[in-house]
Amino acid sequence: MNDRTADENVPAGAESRPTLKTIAFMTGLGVTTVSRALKNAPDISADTKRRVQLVAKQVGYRPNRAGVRLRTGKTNVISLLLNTDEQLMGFISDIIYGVSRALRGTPYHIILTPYSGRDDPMDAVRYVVETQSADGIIISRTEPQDARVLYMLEHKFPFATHGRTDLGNAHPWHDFDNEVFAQLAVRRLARNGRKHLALLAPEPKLSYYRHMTDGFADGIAECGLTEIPFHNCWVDEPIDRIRDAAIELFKRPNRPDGVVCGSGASAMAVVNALEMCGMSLGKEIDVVTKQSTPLVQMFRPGLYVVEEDFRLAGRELANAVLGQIEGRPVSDLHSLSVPELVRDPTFAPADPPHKGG
Amino acid sequence: MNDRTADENVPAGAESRPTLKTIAFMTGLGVTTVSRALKNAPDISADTKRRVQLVAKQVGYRPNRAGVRLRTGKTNVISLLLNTDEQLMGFISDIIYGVSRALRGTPYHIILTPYSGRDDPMDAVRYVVETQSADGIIISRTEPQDARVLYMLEHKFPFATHGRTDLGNAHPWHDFDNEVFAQLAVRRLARNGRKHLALLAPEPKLSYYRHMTDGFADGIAECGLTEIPFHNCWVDEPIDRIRDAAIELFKRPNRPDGVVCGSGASAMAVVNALEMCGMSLGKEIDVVTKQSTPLVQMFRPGLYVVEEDFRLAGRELANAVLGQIEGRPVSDLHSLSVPELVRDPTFAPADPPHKGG
DNA sequence: GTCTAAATCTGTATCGTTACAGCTACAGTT
DNA sequence: AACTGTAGCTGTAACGATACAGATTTAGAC
Repeated sequence: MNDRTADENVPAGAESRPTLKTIAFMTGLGVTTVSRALKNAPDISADTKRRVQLVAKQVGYRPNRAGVRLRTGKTNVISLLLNTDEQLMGFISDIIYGVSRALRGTPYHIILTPYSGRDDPMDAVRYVVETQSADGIIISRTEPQDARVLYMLEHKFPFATHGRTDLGNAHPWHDFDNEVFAQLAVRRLARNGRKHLALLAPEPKLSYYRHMTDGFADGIAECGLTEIPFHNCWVDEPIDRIRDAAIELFKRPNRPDGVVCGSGASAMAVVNALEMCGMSLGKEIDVVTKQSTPLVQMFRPGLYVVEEDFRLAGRELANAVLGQIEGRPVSDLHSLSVPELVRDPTFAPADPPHKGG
Repeated sequence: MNDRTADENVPAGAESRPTLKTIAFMTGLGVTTVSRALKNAPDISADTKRRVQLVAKQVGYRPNRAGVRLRTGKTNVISLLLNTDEQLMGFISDIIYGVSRALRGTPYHIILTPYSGRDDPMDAVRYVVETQSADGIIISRTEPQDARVLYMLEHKFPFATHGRTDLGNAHPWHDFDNEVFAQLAVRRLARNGRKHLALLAPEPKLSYYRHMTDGFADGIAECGLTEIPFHNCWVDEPIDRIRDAAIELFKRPNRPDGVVCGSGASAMAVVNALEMCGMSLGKEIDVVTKQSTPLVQMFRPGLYVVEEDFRLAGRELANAVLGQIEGRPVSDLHSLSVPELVRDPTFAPADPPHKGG
């Protein structure tokens, strides 16, 4: 299938994809010169560069990725590590789009490296690092002492995390400020006169569990409220599981009159549950949640929502890894999204601006 | 960063990744022999093969993808073409998971090739085909006379489509039977005594527009109902746009008493709209929709839903491309998902089994 | 006129793999 | 003894790109 007939080093007909050799032949220059001219090397005359670049453009030259990769080790690939077990993965597509948006116009491709929760998540990272199948990695579901992060730091492999770690700014990251989110949420409920609040938090091993519970606790203390524990259930669990757990919660004698939900989908399950228990939103209870699509707000007019923009997260993460690959200082490669409470467009009365607590 | 110090051809310390050369050195064989032994070539003795394979396993040998790709042209990559403009892309992540599931255990990687609706979708296909950046392509949003399909057929490039084309079985595809879906939906509404039905269909240029409208029309005729036109709006549009269009619809004097929605998210918008118009689900009107997560059913207990499994679609699509790459006959590479009406778990009375019309 | 330096260009080796065309050794045939 | 066949192994040359160490030309210095 390979190995042509008898062309020695003279590209004959307009056959397959042009290579450096093609351009070298057309311009009468050496392959090396062409290579260097195309990357604007200083030891090539401006004239030659123009000529080579013109011809390259004309014939539609594109460097062969395998060739570059073999010779230089540069893959021009960013790997997105995905846990394929998560139930409510809608937002992953938004991250993907954000990443691809940031990578548009660069030579980078996005490759997906999925892992199942049954596997060790480390395997996926190790695979990419060991086989050098990418120049950088983006991970999510970050943990405070994330083994993947330690591994990549140790191997000096470029990466960015969605969510922070206990290592602070030692590596690039993007995060949504879940502490502020939870605090805003509690304040909103307090303003509605709610006293007994429950929090549907993420899985405790994840970094943002701490952020969210801290913000929640602060809000509770600040407003003089009490917390109703809701600790047998997390936002990433299957939707029916959450609903069932919420039904349990609402059947307890000390049921909450306000709930803060860490994700849009889980909020839907919670609302579903409370209605099945004969309560109704805005009456016996209020719910505040995050949303990443307007769907959540449409679910029930009485829901209070805070927008979390995952496309933005994707863009930030991509730029962060690229930044590290390019060797920019790590201190430039962090970003934190600050949440804002969105007024319910159809139901809730407008809040007076800038009045907290 | 490359070009080691002075090892000639003797791999010295336990440095970087083992290559064929490493194994050749360790076994005392030639590089060619090692290569052939690892792929079970017939001209290598069984003894040698065992020995080589053992050593390869011991040192954790993995072929260098760039080397293979450069020499053979085989990329071991499947490219997933994505339109990044779509609004409700939740299901894309399910397709991705399905694909990655099917590719687990194979040497294939998934690479994403996004395109914006503003670009020509052909550009993305052409890019992959011309630069040979993948061994196969999966596309969605298939059209009856899809230019991408014609192009890939012409270039004999392996691919599979999510949705069918007018070319019938000339290429691998997977599809959900939207005709049956619409027909089931209409029958369900007819059984509830609904007479005036509207259909929220996909964008007319897409293949499944025809399927869905045909099924709908058949159902209407079969049950002796009338169609209320709802043609200024499609399922892929922004969620608020759909809601506004639905509000228009419900304000018309001849408003429908039943709606069939081509997607879960659009159904939420429609229900939102009808409630804003003072109607209520199950009373003045019934709605049937597809759902790909249990969320939709949770949205309103009165909704009738049909499950569409996008993970399955992903698996089928991946297997279809792989099949074509392996040269299996195209006739084996088609699959159609048959929809089933799911009874509402909480609200709707159980239907007597096997009673259509 | 010789020498040096700078500016420009080029050949060779190499990354890891595989296709191809041998090569070697030994057994069997005549 | 000479020949053929075959099983089993191997060297060489690519694939396309780039690092590196020259090569060539020209201008300028003395």
